[in-house]
Amino acid sequence: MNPGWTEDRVGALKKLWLEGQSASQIAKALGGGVTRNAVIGKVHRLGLSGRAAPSQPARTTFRPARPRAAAPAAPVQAPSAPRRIEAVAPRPVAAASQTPTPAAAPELPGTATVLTLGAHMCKWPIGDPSTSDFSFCGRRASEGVYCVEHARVAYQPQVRKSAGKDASSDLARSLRRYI
DNA sequence: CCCTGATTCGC
DNA sequence: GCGAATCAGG
Repeated sequence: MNPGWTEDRVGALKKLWLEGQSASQIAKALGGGVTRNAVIGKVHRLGLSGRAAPSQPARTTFRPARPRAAAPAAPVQAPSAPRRIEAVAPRPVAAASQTPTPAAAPELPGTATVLTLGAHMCKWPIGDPSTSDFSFCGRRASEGVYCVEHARVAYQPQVRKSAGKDASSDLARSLRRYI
């Protein structure tokens, strides 16, 4: 069947993992002889657990331990103490009063979230939409849904086609500024 | 319910 | 060392 973790397979595992493939995808790629759990287990044993952009930021809550199924012989006694360890969440105390008004449009870019983004606030995206720190510019929208600054970027009339030169560099550079 | 990675622990 | 079971979360 599967020859265990040969150097070949480990190499493929490393490569695919570092490429950003998910554990299940890697498991398939290795020929189905392994499960995604096996892949993950191996990944951890190899010491490469953290990747550039895991789909999930990983577990934040502390989990005590897992009793794992089936105590083979559980006699009648042992009432089992009601122990339950739990990390106490500090409870950040959300806002003294209710959320003020979204109308108070911040002038600092990137402070508006999807929840606080008002009708006339700049909807220029800040950051990676797949992460939790994603936000919007939020400044006063003047040109369409964007503020003046971002409107310039969003509504770039046309990239002048220059012969032979890299026409995208201008756009790329200007975009880079705002990402 | 699908998926993701993380962790524990019997083997 | 291995990986199933289980977990927490998107």
